[in-house]
Amino acid sequence: MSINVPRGTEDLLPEATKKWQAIEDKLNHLAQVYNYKEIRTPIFERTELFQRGVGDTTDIVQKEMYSFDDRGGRSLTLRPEGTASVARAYVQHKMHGLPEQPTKLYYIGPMFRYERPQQGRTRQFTQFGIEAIGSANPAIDAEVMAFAMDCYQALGLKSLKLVINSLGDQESREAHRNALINHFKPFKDELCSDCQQRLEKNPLRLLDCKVDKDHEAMLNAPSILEYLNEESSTYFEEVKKHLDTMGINYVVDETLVRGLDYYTHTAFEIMSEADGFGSITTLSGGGRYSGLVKELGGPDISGIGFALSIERLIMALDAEGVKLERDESVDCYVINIGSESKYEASNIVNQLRRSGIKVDQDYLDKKVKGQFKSADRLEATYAIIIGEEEIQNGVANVKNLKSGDQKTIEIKNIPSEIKTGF
RNA sequence: GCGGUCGUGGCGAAGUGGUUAACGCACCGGAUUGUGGCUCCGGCAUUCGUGGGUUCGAUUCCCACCGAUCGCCCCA
Repeated sequence: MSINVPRGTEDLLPEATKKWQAIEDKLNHLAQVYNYKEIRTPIFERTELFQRGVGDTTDIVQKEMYSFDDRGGRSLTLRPEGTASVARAYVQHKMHGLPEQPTKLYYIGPMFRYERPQQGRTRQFTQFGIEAIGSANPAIDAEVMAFAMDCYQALGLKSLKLVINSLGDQESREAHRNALINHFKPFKDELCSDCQQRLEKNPLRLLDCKVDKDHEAMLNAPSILEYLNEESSTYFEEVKKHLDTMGINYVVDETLVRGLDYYTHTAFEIMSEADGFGSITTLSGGGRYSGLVKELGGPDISGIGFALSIERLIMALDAEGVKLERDESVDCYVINIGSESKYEASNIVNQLRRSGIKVDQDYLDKKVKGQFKSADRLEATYAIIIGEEEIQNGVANVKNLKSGDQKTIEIKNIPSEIKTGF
């Protein structure tokens, strides 16, 4: 019996990694354009970090954490998302003391959630995310959303929808929370079991429910937007004004609440509207968080960020038929004829590589025909053919496989001739 | 955690209660001793996810398990 990958994980073979590398190049480039610096945190953390940072009432903490005890008896958890870790690092290294604020960071790497795998959802997946910590200015909320949209648009995606909402500040949230409880209490027995629990623990998430979404109580539930105090309302208006001025299209959806406990004010999601997307349409999500940094022992400072799934980004690219090609072809293929020529062939290969030319040769003792087939398969521009006779004269035959032209060239001149081209 | 579908060579994909498991692609060899992409010829699964059961006999029927996949919940 051979061993396969664990459930919910996958190998990315070269055919896939060339696509990933192209995406990562683009995202890294965008981060530079937006002036965000990379941060790398461990892929596992103390379990407590996520319990406190993500929130005890969330599905992530309640049923999706990949936790284990190490040999010292400490409970550790493979990170289910990036924000808590970044906030932890921000506090640990006192980054609020750095001269340039806000602190603008980005990360890319694997995340883990113990779930039943399906289309667009695996137990190990990859997020690219950013966090701007240390400023509560509507302009940076807009920047983060612009960045998020750019990640897709820069790769050529078009069928996108930016959905935004405001969850308000602490005071607004509290007022809304009470309104929700009063509104739903009379219908408690008619709601699904999850919702009955949400009513007790986190009534905001009732609005997220898909089971009861058509229930009359759900349809006329109090909107958070009606409970925003003046400051929260103004903030939201400012954010929208920035987006409008920047020409970024969005729709306001007052039922958008997001799954994590730490969000305040701005919340947003980007969805794909492309066909062929199964039940998953959310490409990325983010929002502002105010209590998180303080909760983790830092100053009372707020931040905003978002995270996107590379896997879902690729689904969107496939759904829209966007092709990302990386040139994986080779410039030259060295063909040796006769047993003595293989030494000189290795030498030529090495010389070419040291001058930066992409080159390969045969390692299976193939005959000439087979070596030419390899050269074709690798899309080599030139075949360099070397046999006993050529070695005697210190030359090789260099053939342009596209045109069929062939020249005899002194071995030491091959790199420069190839670079010049013919 | 719950429900549906599925599991045959490297890949795609037929097929049947009985002894040679189609075909296509890819790959390898030859026609063509040192020059490719075309063509032709030939080769390529003691085996049909794993284990058990029914049977004279199972890849085919039954059960369990494992795995994949899609959906629900929720999310990235």
